[in-house]
Amino acid sequence: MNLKTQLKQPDGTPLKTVPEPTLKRLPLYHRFLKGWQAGGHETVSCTDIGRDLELDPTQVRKDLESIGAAGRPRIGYVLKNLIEALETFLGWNNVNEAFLVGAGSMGSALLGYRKFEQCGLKIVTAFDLDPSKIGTRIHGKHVLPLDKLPGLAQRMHILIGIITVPAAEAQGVADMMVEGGIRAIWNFAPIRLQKPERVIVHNEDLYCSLVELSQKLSANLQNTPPKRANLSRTGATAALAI
Amino acid sequence: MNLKTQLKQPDGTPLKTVPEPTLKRLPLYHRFLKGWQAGGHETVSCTDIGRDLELDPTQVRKDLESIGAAGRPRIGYVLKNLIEALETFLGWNNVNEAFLVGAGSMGSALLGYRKFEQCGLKIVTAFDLDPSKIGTRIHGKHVLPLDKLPGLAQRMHILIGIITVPAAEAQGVADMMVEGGIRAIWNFAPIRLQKPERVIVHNEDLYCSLVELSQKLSANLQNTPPKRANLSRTGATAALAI
DNA sequence: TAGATTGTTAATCGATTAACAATC
DNA sequence: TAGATTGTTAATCGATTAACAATC
Repeated sequence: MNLKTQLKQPDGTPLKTVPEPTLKRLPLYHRFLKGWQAGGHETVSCTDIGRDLELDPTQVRKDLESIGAAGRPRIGYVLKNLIEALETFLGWNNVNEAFLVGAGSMGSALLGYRKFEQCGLKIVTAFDLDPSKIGTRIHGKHVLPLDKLPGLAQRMHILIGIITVPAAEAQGVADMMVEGGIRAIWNFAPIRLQKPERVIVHNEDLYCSLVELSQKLSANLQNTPPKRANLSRTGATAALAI
Repeated sequence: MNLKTQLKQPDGTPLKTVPEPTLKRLPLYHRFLKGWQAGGHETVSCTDIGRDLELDPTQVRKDLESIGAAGRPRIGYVLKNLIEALETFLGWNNVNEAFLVGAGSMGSALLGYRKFEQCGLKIVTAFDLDPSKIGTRIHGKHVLPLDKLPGLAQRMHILIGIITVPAAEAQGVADMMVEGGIRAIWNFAPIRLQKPERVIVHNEDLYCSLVELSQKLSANLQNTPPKRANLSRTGATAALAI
């Protein structure tokens, strides 16, 4: 009933507190809805969403309710409004500027992700220690010497830092980010960073992710073993012959 | 009591079914333990682990119990054994070979992650469509034309495929992987892949991850606003002056 | 012995799922 | 009207946390 008002703080700012599992599903909803929209639809039901994403429709409904979206029985949700509600909730309307440190392959990859800007993240500059990289541009972004970071971050009020350096250097970089007033670190280095309480770290740990993959694979192989019979015998000696 | 036997299947194969949250913590334990070992310790307690990782010691104990590790009251766990138990459970002793498709920046980054091999993943070959890339080597790995993938995957019994191509091309690549008998796909493209049931997909979706980061940041900013007073005024005009 | 830590069971907490009335 | 879908409350499920005996 007065749920929508509960979602606002006294000053009208949306109070963004959804359960973490819900939060992780919201971008998936957004992506599906964009495709659904491209398909010419004007409304969408939780059943539609759940069918595609293999989720319980009730769960979808709860998630949508939690961001304050309202639908109509029998009809569903107005697609345009729902997409907008999602984008508003996710903060994709106002863009945060970010600094990236580590202009290697991973750094370059992230600098090239154009759609980050549609998701509220604009990487404005890269930093590195390697003199051969400093002064160049990657995907149009300048590569500056690392020691400029703290000063520039302060002056430009940068809140987000992205770390794509090797593990050994990550802590030093994090310290410089903290010094520059950065409040959130997206850490691609496989290491736990020390940091003051006011700074949050979001680890993108591919090694942990790999563990999940491997585990899913073994579980899957146990359930449905490979059609080995013919293959594993006839092809055995070819295994190393690239 | 007979917990350890419950962890085995009739044929002695370990039955790897731990809760997903537990699974995600295991690699963190491993990393901490390696550091703890480097510090000269020979045993470790759940208290030690929990202190460092900011986890409830009871939770750590349950997690370790779930992989069949046993400790001794007052002493803790023998570090060497515990690390080995983790590595065994995570399957890091036997390596899976993988094919990677998409020799761009992200692909190059992954090809350069040497430690994957210590985590049971060996990327043996890369594939691409770009003639200028085909025939080259990246981090020592050959880049082959994409159309060779299905045949080679079959002959080499490759089970894991990694997709680092743009979203538009990802489905086509996935289809070729499936054709080659690949059973697990690590998908870095921001798109949901269609696939037969016997194949598992593990999505590495940086856009979803970015949402988590942004949300943590806003929550954090609401709790502890920036020390703006002096900075945001004196430095305001410098914001765009790189 | 005293105290820290394991092993294990019970209580709590939170998310998912089920149920069902309201409504278009 | 009938039937699909929303909105909402209750039941279930599973993970985390608390409690405590066993033990070194």
